Amino acid sequence: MKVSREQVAENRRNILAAAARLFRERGFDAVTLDDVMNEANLTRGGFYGHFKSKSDLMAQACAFAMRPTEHEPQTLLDYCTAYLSKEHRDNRAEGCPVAALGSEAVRQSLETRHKLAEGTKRIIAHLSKSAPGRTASARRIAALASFSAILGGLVLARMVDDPALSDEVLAANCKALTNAADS
Amino acid sequence: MKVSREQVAENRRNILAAAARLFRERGFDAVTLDDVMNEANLTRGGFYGHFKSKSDLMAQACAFAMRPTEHEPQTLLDYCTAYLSKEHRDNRAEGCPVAALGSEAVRQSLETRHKLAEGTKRIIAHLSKSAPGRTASARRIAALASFSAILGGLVLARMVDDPALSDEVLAANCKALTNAADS
DNA sequence: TGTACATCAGTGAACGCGCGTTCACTGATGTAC
DNA sequence: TGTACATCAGTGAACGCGCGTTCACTGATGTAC
Repeated sequence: MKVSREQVAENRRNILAAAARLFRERGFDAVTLDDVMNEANLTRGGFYGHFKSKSDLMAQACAFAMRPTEHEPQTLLDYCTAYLSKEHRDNRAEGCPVAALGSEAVRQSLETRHKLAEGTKRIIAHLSKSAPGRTASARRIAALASFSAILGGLVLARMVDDPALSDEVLAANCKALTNAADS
Repeated sequence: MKVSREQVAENRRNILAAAARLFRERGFDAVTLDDVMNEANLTRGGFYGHFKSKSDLMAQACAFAMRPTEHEPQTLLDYCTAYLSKEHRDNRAEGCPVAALGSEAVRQSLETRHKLAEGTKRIIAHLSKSAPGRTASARRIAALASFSAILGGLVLARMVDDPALSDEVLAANCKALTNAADS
């Protein structure tokens, strides 16, 4: 049955939100369109009214997941501390898409990679403002290096099967950050 | 037809080597057993004589890919420089499995994660020897943080669709490393 | 050392399941008068 | 404002393909004598 224009827009948002959560939690390949549509309280057939293909959904969902949030930490140090928290490590579904999907995204469509890259550029530009350094160039380098460091730290902390090592990885990265800030 | 014991061992090694290459290049899900067996010059049916399942192969292939190589750089700085090179970025198939498969490995079997974690522990222990710091604990923290940093840098450099940004990410991480070494 | 035969690694066809995608149909929406 | 009807978002069954896994068979290996 036809639905109102508002309902159409809300359905589309629900599909995107469900896809953004599920992709981050289970990875692109392991999530089926059925999974996404069920989570959005719709049925399979309706999908193609909203998106061209699953690959199209991946790109759109990445853009959705990368959109700025209201409570985004303002300073580089706050951002890194929150990024390296156990809460973030244990909540892939709502965390950074680059950490959740980074090594898979490499093999996805250019659109998907582009959406993730755009979001990353925005974050880097934002973090550059509060990064240490006398010149803009030095601050940008610091922001790029810091983002790389916390990204790798989070990926590693999630990957290892040993909880003690996982905690140690987070702690070591936090320590290195504050050391760098002091010097 | 039956083959000699030596041939059996060589076939197994060939399957592992093919899988280790293909998984890193295309990801776990996108590689089929047909792909692997063809690359090893065997046919599909023979697979189950060597491995219990595809999931078993993933774990074994990760262990294979993580085994120490002959030309492994000795010092932390050499290791990081090689890790952040464009050659490494552009050669996923023979590069670090953690960078190639890190965010996917999170969702794979405990065996797979364990093999990757074991290899990572070995590398961390190795890098700790040449890491800066007066105490063993400080050196270990430095090694963990450095490995996280180059891992994240490589994942990011591979992910972004903009070649200039990709190069910039590698360069920024190299710069940050040498800065840290100087201080 | 030579021969007979049991073993078993590898073959390739077949199976069954799941997933992306398509499509005829339904019925509420929203427009034209 | 009220009514008739064309539109079209969503439904759910169906399709087809690909993949992991199984299995009866083959023929070279390697052991027993």
